[in-house]
Formats: sequence, structure tokens, C-alpha cells
Amino acid sequence: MTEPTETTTHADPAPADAAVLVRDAVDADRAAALVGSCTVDYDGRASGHVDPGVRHVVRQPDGTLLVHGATGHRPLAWHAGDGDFTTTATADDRLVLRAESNTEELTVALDAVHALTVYDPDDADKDVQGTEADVVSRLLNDPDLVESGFTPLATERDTPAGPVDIYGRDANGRICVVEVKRSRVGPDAATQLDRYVRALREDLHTDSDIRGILVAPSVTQKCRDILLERGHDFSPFEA
Amino acid sequence: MTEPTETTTHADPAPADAAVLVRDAVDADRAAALVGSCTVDYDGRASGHVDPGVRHVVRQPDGTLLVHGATGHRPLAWHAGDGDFTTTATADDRLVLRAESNTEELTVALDAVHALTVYDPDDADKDVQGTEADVVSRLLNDPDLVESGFTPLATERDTPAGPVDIYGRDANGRICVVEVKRSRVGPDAATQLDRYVRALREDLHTDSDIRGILVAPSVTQKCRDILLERGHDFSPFEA
DNA sequence: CGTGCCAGGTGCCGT
DNA sequence: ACGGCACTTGGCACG
Repeated sequence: MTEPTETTTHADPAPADAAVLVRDAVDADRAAALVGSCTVDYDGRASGHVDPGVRHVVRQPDGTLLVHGATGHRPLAWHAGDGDFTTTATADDRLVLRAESNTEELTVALDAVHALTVYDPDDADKDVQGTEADVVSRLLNDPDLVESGFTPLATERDTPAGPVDIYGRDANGRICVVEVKRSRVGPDAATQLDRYVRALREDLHTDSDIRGILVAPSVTQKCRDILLERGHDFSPFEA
Repeated sequence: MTEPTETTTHADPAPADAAVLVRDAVDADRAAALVGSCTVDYDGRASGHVDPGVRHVVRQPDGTLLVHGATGHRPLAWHAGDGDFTTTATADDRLVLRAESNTEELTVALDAVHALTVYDPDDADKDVQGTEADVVSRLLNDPDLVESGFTPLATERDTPAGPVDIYGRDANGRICVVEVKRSRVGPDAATQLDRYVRALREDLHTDSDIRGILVAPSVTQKCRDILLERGHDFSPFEA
């Protein structure tokens, strides 16, 4: 159990003071959230720039640096929690936060810090339900949902093309490859299923006696076309 | 030009006070960032729960509600900026933030607010370079990078299977379908290319005289296998 | 508005 | 580390 630590907030700190506060937060494995006017520059796998404006900047104890704008739930820019992190109060009175790893770098240059909050976030276990794995479980509990008379034999069965969601037999004893999707799908799901079926046909030397079944709430027309063209089936499944 | 507004920070506000402050921020199209101990519950396309802990909660003027934990740059939970948003100070002295739309709902129940910052984020134009479109531009400027003697004829050419990145002819005058990827790719890219080639062959009634070329920094082995099996080529391209 | 596809995709789990 | 794939994928551009 770690010592509980106070959350502290600072209004309009001078850049030099903010630099020290952020640095102290980093050294203490704490988080620092800043609101301020800044520019953002990213360089790495791609490169990007954000023009000056008021943003929300967060440095987390895992080393993550991220910048939120006014819209959307995804950061405008970010840096993963590896590599170095430096805070600099520049001669022209700006606060520069810089996260730098082997391949990526992110620089946030604030010309004013309106608010700074230092806090101790807790690590979170989030559990999610309604995933594809949950759908597979339901299908295994009630295989008729896949198709009347369907018998599952294995999950994640390996093929040269990758693991098959559900491997089994239909009412007539034919081998079936079942690909499960939790939401409406497009062409990619049909080709994925097709790859598994082809790979298994080759692997088992049974040239065409293997069926492909795509289980999903719904499919787009192009997906349906591909399934038809390759001779596979679609079995609608509603969550 | 809007009136510049002060960023305000509040340390340890009582839930009832925080509720009013957040509500006022929402009404004024401002943003509110809270640090506090809370649980998080999401229900919609899937459902999820996060156990109690100190998190960073942000409500943006576009209506987005998001929750950051201690790690990673992606929120633990979020809600898009549509639908309703309510703030409630409960009888047992908690602050409940609830975003609700037709299909999704997110509830953040704080038992303590350690810090609350109200601010005015600016909308951001971020420009990114190094996208796939940039790679395509380079290839068009110097088609030999695709292949010696290659001549581009069109970009985003439509086929029944979708738009082709670059459509052109090789040194021998054969039609080529070029699929461009900005990073190392797996099987999906190979099947995507294959779909375009097949569709174009059928469309142009030239049964097999159409080549497929995948341009990417590198490919995985399975991707290479599929390309080989379907008779397509890989042309490495380094950013 | 649905369909298709890119994304600095990210994250998870397997070899 | 590399590979294959799901993800509340999100976001854009086009029919």
C-alpha cells in the first residue's frame, strides 16, 4: 500500500515554476495535467503539427504524454510511455515538454500554463463484455445458433492461414470453418474466412468438402457477394 | 472572436458544488476536467466497468466525456459528443456524470473530486505528413519506384471491389493494379490487392493479363505466401 | 447516410 | 521481438 498523496492544483504558474512541478511529479511517479496555450509537434512513424491554442496536456506515471483538444475522445497527439521525458523552462518564458524515444518524439511548447494539477491515478482493471469471445461462448453453448445440427469441435484451431474461431461439423458431417464477428462486417471478413477455408482444404487434402460460415449480426452487400462467389455461407446472429 | 475566459481551478470541491460548476461549464460550452475517485460504467455496443480508483475525467465542449487512468494514451472509457449529459449530486454525496445517447451510455460516479478545472479549449487543425497519400504522391512523381518502366494512369480508379490506389501500365504495357501501404503489412493487404485484381479482370474481360503489385516497406511471410499463390508482386518501398 | 478503407491505428496474446 | 487479429476500433471521403 502506497502512502496516499494529496492532489494539488496550481493556477497560472510561471513556466519556470510549472517546469519544476512537472519534474517533481515525474520523479515521484505522479501524474501532471496541464491546461495551457501551446503548439504540438510530433515526429516519428509519421509527423504532425498542431497550431497554437489552448489544450489539455497530460503526463501519466507510465510515461505517456498526451494532448487533448476541444473535440473527440482520441488525443490530438501522444507519445508512448517509453524513452526520455524532459521539461524545460526556456529563456523566452515558455514551458517545453518533450517525450522522446528511439523512433518517436513529441514536443509540447506552452507559452502559458493556465492550470496544473498533480495527482496519483490508480491503475485500472477494466472488464469488458460483449466481445467476440463472448459471442463465441454463446455459440458453443447453443451451437444451433450457428446452424441447425452444427457440432463444434475446437476453437482457435490452427491452420496455415491462422486460427479459426470455431471448427466443427455440420448436420451432414461436413467440416465447417466458422468465423465470428460481433458487428456488421465488410469484405475483409469474407476474405479472412476464405483464407482459412482454402488453407484447411489444402492442409487436409479434401479439395472442396470444407464449408465456410460467417457468423455476424449482418454483412454488407460486397461482403455477401464475396461469400457467394467463394461458396461460403452467412449465418446472421443477433447479440 | 470570442471573449477570452479565465481558466478556473477548484481544489476538493464538494460534490454538490462540483455538479454546479460542471453544469455551468457545459452550459457555457466550456470544458471541465476532474481528478477524482470514481467508478466507471459503460453500456452500448459492448459494456464495461472500471473498479473504483483515482481517474482523470474530461467533459469537452463538443459533448465528449472521457476517462483516463494511469496508463496509455487511450481513454479507459468514453462517450461521443451526442445525446444528453447530466450532472447529479446524489444524496450520499457523490457526483454522477452521465452521458447518454440513443445507443450508448457512460456513467462516471465520483465519491470525491480532488480537483476541477474549467477551461476553454481551442478547436485544432492538425496536419499530419507521412500518410499513405504522401507515399502515393512520391510514387507518382517517380513511378520507377513502383517498378522500372511503370506508367501511372489514374489514382483511386474505381473497380467493383473498390478504388485502386494506383492504376497503370508496366514496361510491357500490361495493366497493373498497385496497392500502397505506408507500413509493414500482413495477409489482409494481399487479399485486398487480390480482390481488386480479380474484380478488374472480370470487369475488363481480360482474364489474366492484369498484374497486381503491392508497394509497402515490407510484408510478413504469410502475406508473401498469398501474393505468390495469387501471382502478385511485392515492390518494397522505403519511406 | 451506408460502404469501404486508412490510421503515427492500439492492445492482446501467441510463437 | 514478430505475427496475426480484435477493437465501444475512430475518422474521412465518396456513392
